[in-house]
Amino acid sequence: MNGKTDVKRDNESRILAAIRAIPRGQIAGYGEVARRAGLPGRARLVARVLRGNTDPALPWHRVLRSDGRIAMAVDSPGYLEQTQRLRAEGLMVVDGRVKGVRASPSREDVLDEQVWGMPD
DNA sequence: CTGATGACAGTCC
DNA sequence: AGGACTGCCATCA
Repeated sequence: MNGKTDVKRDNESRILAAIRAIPRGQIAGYGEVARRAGLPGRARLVARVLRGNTDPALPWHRVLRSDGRIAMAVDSPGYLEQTQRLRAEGLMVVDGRVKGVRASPSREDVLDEQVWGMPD
């Protein structure tokens, strides 16, 4: 029977779980979430799940791009909402970019600390 | 089946 | 700092 469907649902579950595991006031990159979900390199899967997500309790706003910028289009409705939600959690958001997160791939140390606090 | 798309990421220049 | 290119893979036309 369809083992594929089960796998897909399982992947989604893990991704959702990883997102829910992001502490309030903290953020994570798509790749980071994917890795935490046991799906390294599947950042796009995370994006796919978020796009199809219906759970209002899901802290989707804590998921940003690897460069610390909001993933959605600037003219998109979700862009503004994500900005406001992040600010509501005490984060500084300037021009669609969260202050305190690496803006360039030259220093990856910051993100790890900002996100989960510490590796496994 | 092929090709394009996408709430992405990493590397190279 | 920013653009071009590649990798990944589910979904759609």
